[in-house]
Parts: sequence; C-alpha cells; structure tokens
Amino acid sequence: MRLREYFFPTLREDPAEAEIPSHRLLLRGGFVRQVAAGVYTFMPLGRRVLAKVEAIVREEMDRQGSLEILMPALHPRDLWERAGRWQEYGPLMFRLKDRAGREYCLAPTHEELVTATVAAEISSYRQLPLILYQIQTKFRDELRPRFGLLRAREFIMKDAYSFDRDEEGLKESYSRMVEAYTRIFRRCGLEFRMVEAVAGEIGGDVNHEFMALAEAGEDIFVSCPSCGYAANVEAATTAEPHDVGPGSQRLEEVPTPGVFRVEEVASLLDVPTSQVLKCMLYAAEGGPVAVLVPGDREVVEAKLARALGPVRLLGEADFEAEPNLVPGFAGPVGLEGVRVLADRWVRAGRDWVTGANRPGFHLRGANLGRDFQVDGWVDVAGVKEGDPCPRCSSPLGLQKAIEVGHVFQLGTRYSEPFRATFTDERGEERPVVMGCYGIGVSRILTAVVEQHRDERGIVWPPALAPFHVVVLPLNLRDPAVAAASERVYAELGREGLEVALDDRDASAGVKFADADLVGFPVQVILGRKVAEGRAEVKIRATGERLDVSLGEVGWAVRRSLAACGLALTLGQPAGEGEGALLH
RNA sequence: CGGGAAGUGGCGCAGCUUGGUUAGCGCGCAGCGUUCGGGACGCUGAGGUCGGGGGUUCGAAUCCCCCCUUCCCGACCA
Repeated sequence: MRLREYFFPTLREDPAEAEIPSHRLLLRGGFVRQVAAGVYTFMPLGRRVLAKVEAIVREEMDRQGSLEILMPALHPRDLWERAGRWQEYGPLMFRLKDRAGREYCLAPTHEELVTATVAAEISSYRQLPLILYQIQTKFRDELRPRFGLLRAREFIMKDAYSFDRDEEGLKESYSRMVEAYTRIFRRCGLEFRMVEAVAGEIGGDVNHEFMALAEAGEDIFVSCPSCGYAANVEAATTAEPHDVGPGSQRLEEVPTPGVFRVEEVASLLDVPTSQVLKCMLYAAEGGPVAVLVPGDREVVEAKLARALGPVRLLGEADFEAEPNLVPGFAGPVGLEGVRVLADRWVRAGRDWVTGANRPGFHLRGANLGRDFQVDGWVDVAGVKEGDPCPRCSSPLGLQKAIEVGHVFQLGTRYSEPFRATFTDERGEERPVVMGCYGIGVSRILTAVVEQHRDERGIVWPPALAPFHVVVLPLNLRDPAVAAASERVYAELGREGLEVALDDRDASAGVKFADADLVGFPVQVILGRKVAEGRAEVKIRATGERLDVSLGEVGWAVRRSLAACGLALTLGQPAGEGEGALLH
C-alpha cells in the first residue's frame, strides 16, 4: 500500500476526550474515530487490525471444530420473553419499535436466538455435539461507556455456543473453547490469566474469565503466586480466617453524633477500621438481612447474591417502614426481627465497635457470643492484598485487568425454556446441555495497545499490525532513494509481506513520527546511504537497527519480524498474498 | 441517575469575569519558492450558524432561561 493513496489521519496532539493510553493512541494513529459516546468507526488501519484479530479468532475456533454462522442484531421481544430476560436485562438493552408498534431489541447477546435456532433443527443425539459461533456487532446501553473501545455501547464480539448431550460433553466442549481462547490471546500477544468468575445474568455454574493485565482495566482479580489460584474479586475467596475468640472489653455505648462512615467512626474512637464491625442491611427473600463484615472490607454483592439469591440494599423507604433499623448506626447487638449473617472474617476480630441501633450512638467492646449472636456464616467480604490463598494459604495478590473473554457452562438454562431437546440412544427426550463463550474482539485492540506501546506510539505485535513493514524513503527528490524505495517495496510485496510505502511528500521527521505512532513492527529506512547501496532496517519494539545492503533488505526484514514473534517461512520468496505466513 | 468539567474553522486552545470595529493563536490544509535522517522555513491564501433554541439589550461568543452533546468521578458499603 502506498501511503500517499491511503487514509490514516494521524493527530499531532492528544484528543481532549481520550483518557487512557490506548484510546489516545488509537485516535491519534487514525485507527478509530468516535461517533457518539461508546460508538466508534474503524478507519482503514483500525479495520485491518480488527480483521487480523478476527482471522485469528476464526482459525482457532475452526481448529476446534466449531462452525461460523451469522445471526441478526435485531431481535423480536417475544424471543427474549421466553427465558425471562426481556425483563431481566433491564436498561442495559436497547429497545425499539417498528412502524406497526412491534417491539424489538438490539441484541446484547445471543443465547436466546441461537437456542431457538438449534431447537428447531436438532432432534437426535446423532446431531450432537455442535458448537456454533459468530463474529458480530453487539449493543449494550452501558451505564457508563468510557475509555474508547474498552466499554463501548456498540462493539464487535465473537460469541460461541456449544450444544452437547450431557454434562460430560459440555466439559469437553468447554475445554476445547478454553484451548481456543488460550491460543487466540497468545497469538494476539496478550499477557493474560484465566480466572474463576461469576456468571451474572447469563446464568450457569462453572465459568472463567480471560483477563488481560492492564492498569487501565476495570476489573480486578486475585491470584496466588505459588499455587496458581486466580479469581475475579467478585468470585474470589480466601482460606478460613483465624478465629481469635472473644475479647475482654466491657460493652459500652458512646455518642457518635452524625458520624457513621467507617473511617470517621474509627478515627473518632481511635481504633483501626478493621475493628469496626460494619452492618449492612439488605432486603432478601424472606425478609431483611443484616450482613456483618469487618470495616476494612466491602460486601461484594455478587458473592452475597450467590449466598442468598437476589438482594437489594435497603433504601430510605425501607427504613421508614422499619423504625428499628437505623441506617448508619445499625449493629448486631439487640437487633430484633432481622436475620444476622456474618462474614467469615468477623471471626478474625473482637472487641468490635459497631452501631448501637440508635441514631448518634455506637457501641464499643462488642463481642460475639456474649453481646450478639449470628444466625449464620457467609463468605461475602472482598479479598484484600495479602489474604491467605484458599488452596495453599500463601499471600494473595490483586491485579487490574481488562476482561477479554468469558466462558460459561450454562447447562439447560436456555435449552429447557426453548425446548431444545434431542432423543438419546434409549429413545428418551432430553434437553441439550449448553455452554457459551465470548470474546470482546474490538476490546482486544484496547488490551493489546495498553500492553504494547511506548511514549512514541503503538508497538503492534506483528500478528496484529496493520502492515508488517513500512518503507521510509526520507528524500523522494533524490532519484536514487526514490528508485530504491520502489524496488524494496516491490520486493517485499513479492515475498508476501504486507508492506506500506511512505511515498508522501513529507519531511523525514513526519515519516518517522507517524511510523512510530502507527506502530509498524519494522521500518526500512532509505536515506543518504542509499548512494552507497545501504539501508537501515529498524525494529520498532526494540529500536534495534540493522545496517544492510539494499540487496539484503528482504532478508533483514524477515529476520526482524521473526525476532519479534511473527512466524514466517524464511528463505525462499513466496507468491502473492499471505501464503508465506504460517502464524 | 448524582456530582464535576467542557462545547469557539479538521485538531489543540485563547477570548467570556468588566457586552461594542472585519472572532484570535498554534498545528493542520491549499498555492508558490527554498529545504530534505526525528513532527523544516518563507510568502500568499482558504476555512468559523462561537453546540441548539429562546430571552435581555441600540448591540450577545460574552449576561439570563431551557435543551442537546461530550468527558471525568461516583452510583447507594451505614
């Protein structure tokens, strides 16, 4: 591609709206442009990178025997009513009506449609297993779109769905998808971890997230450096805390007017926040529940919901109806008519400071057994850095990450309502056992750029770079340089490389800056030394420069690409196209 | 949804407090010339409903009201 004829409007300055590095660089490099909050156009360069990711995804999905389909984004309401998700999905779903007033949504995911599709066609165990996937646009009216492609409202997703005869088959399909995902993210050059996760509204039991390590990430996972345990904070747990037994302080009431935040209470009474017993009041099935956690931990609602079913934090209206519940000053001592559940970490403390169930007062010296009882123990508190690993008790670490993939074992959550059944060997009708598997294809660009960049711009892994190599004739008025650049451009193209020729009438500085910003893995620099028959081949990632003769450029470029991880057939020139690339 | 910030040529910004000639600056863009190994220089030039609507005023980018959009923080942790 001759860049004079290409379209990649680079920006010299950072766009005002971009906050995180990947968003800034993708905008500056001319890869994407914003259309509205969380809505983006992929410009030619961005589209090329996206196509590379898609190609990798396809290859690896196909390798596992899954089959590509393409489903629509526009879904009728009744499809979503069948598994109850028209309601459940809530405001996250874009909804619209046609001219006749019929209701539709722009699909945020495709469990319903794919299950309905398969239900209509599957009738025998002989047709199973089956894994279908698509790469398609999803719509989610996010609470807060942000950070460019990271949390977009319209985005590209690869979603796959497996259909098996039984649990055992599901596990086999699941492990195939885990294998595919592992290969995909590796080929994309991502540093990532597979972690235990929570299923959310999709449902199902076993599920894992693929987390790309990144400071800009919105997720946090815990991991154990010694045994490999890893889990999203929403699913993570710890080894059983040490039970320190009851303390010896006398129970006394202390006035704390207007002070109810844990930090404020702790500093007023001069105790660590870990000695404040936080009492959160929730509405749950069967009435209000008080949840106790140490003041230096949060209640993780995802964990609470797993223990109790759907919960809702009590609001003002609830407190008006139940005058014995005092927001801000709630505590387990003398709390009547409420189920009291304590997190396991409450065993690790004593002589608690806690609410007195009386506005403006706290208790100090509260001890379990003597002063209050609990109706049950739960695991709902957030994990903290250094907590003991649930498997081996080593100190856990916390890391920020971008969720790039999520795999679920769904079971029959969708196949039952959609009557996706088959007849087994014994002639019995059974529901298919399903799994679903998602990859944020466009989000991968964000994750990759977050991990592969420097102060000058993007450093694409060669497998994703929009072009493998850029040829930079620094002075096109010099006939020798111009001629050499044409020869090198043609030669590299003949070798099957994706090559860009920067034949723009721009200064050397502009060409260097744009080449670094866009992130071509290799640059061929043709300057004064062309007169002596020499060129420079520079590796973007390392800055390493090879001084080579013009005849050696092809060899040096291939060597450089191989050095930064692109598998090529070295040696003999290949034909046109990408045949030379092995991946 | 709550809080904050911001919308002025393609991009980044100033001007607004204290209303008053043709609304500026840098970058980019076009033409010509000189340059040509890290975002070159000179000259000439084009390009703006000042987010939208309403109001105040002799006069509004500037003051008032309503709306829209974008970005950031938070979204109930007692």
